Order: sequence, then C-alpha cells, then structure tokens
Amino acid sequence: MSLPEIRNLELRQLRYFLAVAEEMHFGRAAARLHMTQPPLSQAIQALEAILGAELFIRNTRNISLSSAGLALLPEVRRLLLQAQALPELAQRAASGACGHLSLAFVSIADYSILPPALREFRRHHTDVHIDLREATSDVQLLALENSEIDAGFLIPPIPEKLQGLLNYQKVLSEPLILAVPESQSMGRQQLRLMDCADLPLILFPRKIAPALHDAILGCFHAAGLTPAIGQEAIQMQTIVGLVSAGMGIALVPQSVSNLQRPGVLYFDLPDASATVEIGLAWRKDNHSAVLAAFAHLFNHPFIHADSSKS
Amino acid sequence: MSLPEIRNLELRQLRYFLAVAEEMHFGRAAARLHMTQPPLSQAIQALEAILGAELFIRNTRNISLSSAGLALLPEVRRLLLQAQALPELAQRAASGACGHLSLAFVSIADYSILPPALREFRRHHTDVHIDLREATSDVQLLALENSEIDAGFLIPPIPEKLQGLLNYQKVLSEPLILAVPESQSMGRQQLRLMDCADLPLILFPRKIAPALHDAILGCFHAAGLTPAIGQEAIQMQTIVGLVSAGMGIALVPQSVSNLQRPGVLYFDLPDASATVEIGLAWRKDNHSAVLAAFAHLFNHPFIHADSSKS
DNA sequence: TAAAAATACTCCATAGGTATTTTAT
DNA sequence: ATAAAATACCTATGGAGTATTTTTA
Repeated sequence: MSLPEIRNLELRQLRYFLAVAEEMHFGRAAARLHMTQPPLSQAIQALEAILGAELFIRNTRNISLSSAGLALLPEVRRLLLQAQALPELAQRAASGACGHLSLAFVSIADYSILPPALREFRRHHTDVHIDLREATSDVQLLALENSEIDAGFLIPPIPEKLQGLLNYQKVLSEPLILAVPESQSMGRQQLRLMDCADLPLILFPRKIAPALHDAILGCFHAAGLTPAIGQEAIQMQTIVGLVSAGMGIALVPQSVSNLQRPGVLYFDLPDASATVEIGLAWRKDNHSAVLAAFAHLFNHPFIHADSSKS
Repeated sequence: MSLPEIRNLELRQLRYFLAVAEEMHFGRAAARLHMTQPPLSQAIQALEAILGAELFIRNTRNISLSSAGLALLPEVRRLLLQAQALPELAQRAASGACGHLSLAFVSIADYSILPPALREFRRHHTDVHIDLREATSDVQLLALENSEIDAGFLIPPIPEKLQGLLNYQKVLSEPLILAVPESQSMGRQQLRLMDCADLPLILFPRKIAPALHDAILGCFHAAGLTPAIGQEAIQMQTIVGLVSAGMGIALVPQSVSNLQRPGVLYFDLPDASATVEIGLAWRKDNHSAVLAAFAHLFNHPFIHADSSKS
C-alpha cells in the first residue's frame, strides 16, 4: 500500500497513444489534444509502465512505433471506437428503440388490435425483437406472474390477487355480433337473437374466458332466452368454422367479421349492448423501456377503423 | 469553455458500473472496489450523464438494471476484458513472441543454417509468422535497401555504400570441398585439385556471388592451376546435378555434401583453406522485436554439427 | 423506522501547466 | 545550432473521504 502501486489503464491514455501514433510527434499530438507536450509525454510513460512495454522508439528528432506499439495500435483503435458507441447504444436502449419484447395475445386480438399495433410499433422501433405467442387470458396471467412474458393482450378481469402486481390498460371494446350459418338465415336482412334461439350456441369454455362467456349468456338472458349450449371451442377460427359447418350460432366480437368464411353470415345486435373488452397487462415492476414504449401506444389511440382490416 | 463541459468516458467508470451491476448494491460494490459508497454513487451518476441514459432503477431498498444498463452490461464486460488483455499483448509483441518476420536466404543456407535456425527460433516464438523466400545475395541487399524484407542470410561482402544502413552478423563459415563425378574419381580415397584440373569447373556466376566465385578460383590459382570454366549455375541443386551428370567438377560448401546424390563423390581439400561465409544482414533502423530476437540467436551459437543434418 | 442511496462538504492526489534541461542531428 | 522530448516543479481540478440528509419499503 506504499509505492510501486500499479495504476489502472484508462481510456484517456489510450486516446493519447492514438493521437501520438497518428501524429508521430508529441508536440503536434498534444496540440490536437488541446494540451501541452510535457503532460502528454508523462501520460505515455505512465501507459508504457502499465503495459510493461515501450510503445515508441524515441530519438529527439523523430519517433517511430515499437513492435508493441504496432501490435497495440489496431486493438486500441477498436477499443476506442467501441467505447464511443456506448452512449448511442445506451440511449437507444433507454428509448426502447432496440431491445426485446415478449408478447402474448388472445386469439381475438389477432383479428383486431394486434396487427395494427405491431405495425405502428415497428414504425419507430425497427430494432426491437418481438417474441409473439398466442395464449388464453388465464395462461397469460400465469406467465406474467412468473415474468415469462413482458405483456399480454387479454380479456379482463384481472384477478384480485394480481391487481397489485400488474398494470392494466384497456385497449379496445367491441360489440358482440351474431354469427349464423347461411342455411339458417332465411334470407333475412336483420336477425335477432330470438330468431335463432333454438339453434345450439357455440361458446368459449367458461374457465378460459369467464367474462366473455358470461357476457354472451347475459345477452340471451336479457332477451328472456335460454340458449342450448352446443360445442365449446377456444379459438376464433374454430368457432367460426363450426358455425360455417352449421353446428350452431355464436356471438363473436365485431372484428371477427373480417374473417369472411363461406357459409357464415354476421348480424349486428341492435337490441343487445354486450361488448367484449381487450386490454394490455404487464408487471408494474417491469421497467423495460421497450415495454413502456409499447404500452404507451395505447394511451393515444392510433387505430382507425380502416387500419384494422387485415 | 465554462460549465456544461461534457467529460469523457473512462474505464474507471465502466469498472464501477460492472461492480454495481454484479453486486446490485452500491455499498457492497464500493467495498469490493476498496472505496466508500458516496463517490461510487457520484461516479455512476457522472457515467449516466455521459451516456445520456439511466443505468439503474433505484429505490432506496434495492436497485435493478434499466434497459440501458441491461444493454450495456455485455458490451462493457467485453470492453474491460479487451482492455485487460492489452498489457500481455504489448509484452508479447515487445519480446518478439508474436509478430511477423520476412526472411530471405541464399540457397546454400538452405543446406546448413536455415533449418536448425528456424527450428530453434520457433521453440520460443510459436506465434511469429515467418515469410521465407530464396534469393541471391545481391537481390537480398536490394530488398533490404527497400525495406522489403526484415533480414537475409547472404554471402558477404556488404557493399561499402550499404555499410551505414545495415547490420551484419557472421553466422557460419564452411570449408569448400570438391565434388567430382564418380566416373572421374578413379576409385581414389583422396583426390587433390591437380588430379582433376583438366575437367571443366562448374561455377557460380561472378556477378551473383563474387566472393564465393573468387574464393573458388583462388583455390586453383594457389595450387598453380588454371581451371577450364564450364557451365555456370546459381542453385546448389543445379550445380550438384551437373556434377552428377559428369559435366565437370565443382567446389561447394561442406554442408552441401548432406545432399547425397548418385554419381557424385565429395573430397576434402586438406591443402586448400578456402571457406565460404554466410551471415545475417538487416537494417539498423528496423526495430522489430521479432527481428531482434531472431538476430540474437546468432550471438550465442546453438548449432551442433548433428543438428545441421537435414 | 431502518436500510440504502443521495447530498454536502472537505481534502489531497494527480492531471495538466510553465520553465528548463537534455539529447541527437 | 536547433528541434523535440524529457525532467523539474507548480497549480488546481476532480476523485475520494467523512458526515449528514432523504427516501421508501
């Protein structure tokens, strides 16, 4: 702890070395560095002591690079360039311009909010790697609890016990519309629930999406109807497919009507006001800038009816 | 030149960042760095100012990496490792343990000094890339003058006008021996010059190796003989080949007798004391550590008669 | 309220400046 | 004789220490 204390290498010394190596002259290098020659000489001497090798062959008239200096020059150049690149990298990462986002979504979102949201996000965050997976709301909540995903598009509600852990932002609320097999539509322009209450109702399983399940049944009860429960299915593709096959009717979010399928007709339900809500959920303790930027999209609506079309 | 002076990034700050990121605790990181916590906090703040981004999410209970910190961490690790490797690289380069050597040699050297010299050199300088080329002495001198090679094994003399530019170190002095076609040896155990002075003498061209040329003719003149000049040839292979073909006799360096060739017999010349010298020449202003290490070999002889065999 | 980071200040080590000497051409 | 680097010495910035305050879990 006394004298031959070996000091640490610093970038300042490497910058000085580079300047001298490029100018091949201590005086000119010092001028370029906005300093005087003596401290530059001392700094190079200190650097040589740290490295354990002479960097320059000096003879008061001119200097030249030693073998060590020659070998170090490209390394030092690389090092300084990399160091110089750090601020930009930091700023890009901080702004969410680069990084990683792990995102889950319910199948309904795939027909409405997901495509335009991703398109909009990619406009300003081209270097973000997005990891997408489809999952039901309950699976997403579990994944959020375990920090396996950054965020999820899901159907509320958020269970009481997770309210403290998660942020939730409503993204979209869609009316439910009626999907009927063409064979059952009887060529009508309008169709009300009671007109087809005798057909089986194709539903989401209650345990997967209780809110949606209850909302759908609520429509019928409000109209004084008790539908016959038919097939259950999880994915929109499957439900519409079953309707198309004449297996029954379904109440689906409006945006699903973008999925034109032969044999299926869609009807608005002017009397019923049931809607399905989709929102984005993420952990409060997830400070990812990419996530913040993504969630921020939904504070300021950016989606016009047109842009949600495929 | 007043206040918002933006300071430069330093490795010290990156070392601090790494320590805090690994300990996830300013106090423990400070202890690991053998310093106290407040200056560490300040240094990290300064680093964040330079980078233009927060590195840690602080809340007095615990800290976590921000997006920028997460993105920078691997970069900073790499940078510090590379910086740490510089001293060793410098020392290896300074000692000539790594680097590059461009070396020329006359064909005679290929039968004597070159193979054991390279073998010995490679024992301690495994990472040196050696660039070898065969060339006559005069071509080597030109190449040295133009700094096209680092060093050359050549036959002296060094021209007067290059004495100031080049260093020369004698490496080897070999007696000349007589090479005679088997058909002309008449089964003798000994053979003197006069016994075959009537056969044509195969010689190096004088302009290529004047010293060797003159030494060979000197042997004959000393014995009162005037040989008939036959074919001229530059390479040892060719000269011995011509002897083997019965085209004449030749005086060759002793080590060439390692090149056993059917139809050629070698005889010592006890009466003649002519020798050929080979030495290493290099520019005085070439400060390559690899070159210095190579030339240094020949200050302390390392070659035993045995090791020069093939 | 207690643990941890931030702030306020103080001090000294060292980066950088000025003056001069040394050295090789 | 001169150009250029090294050396000697001085100054002052800022890196690190001590004491204290702020913050939030």
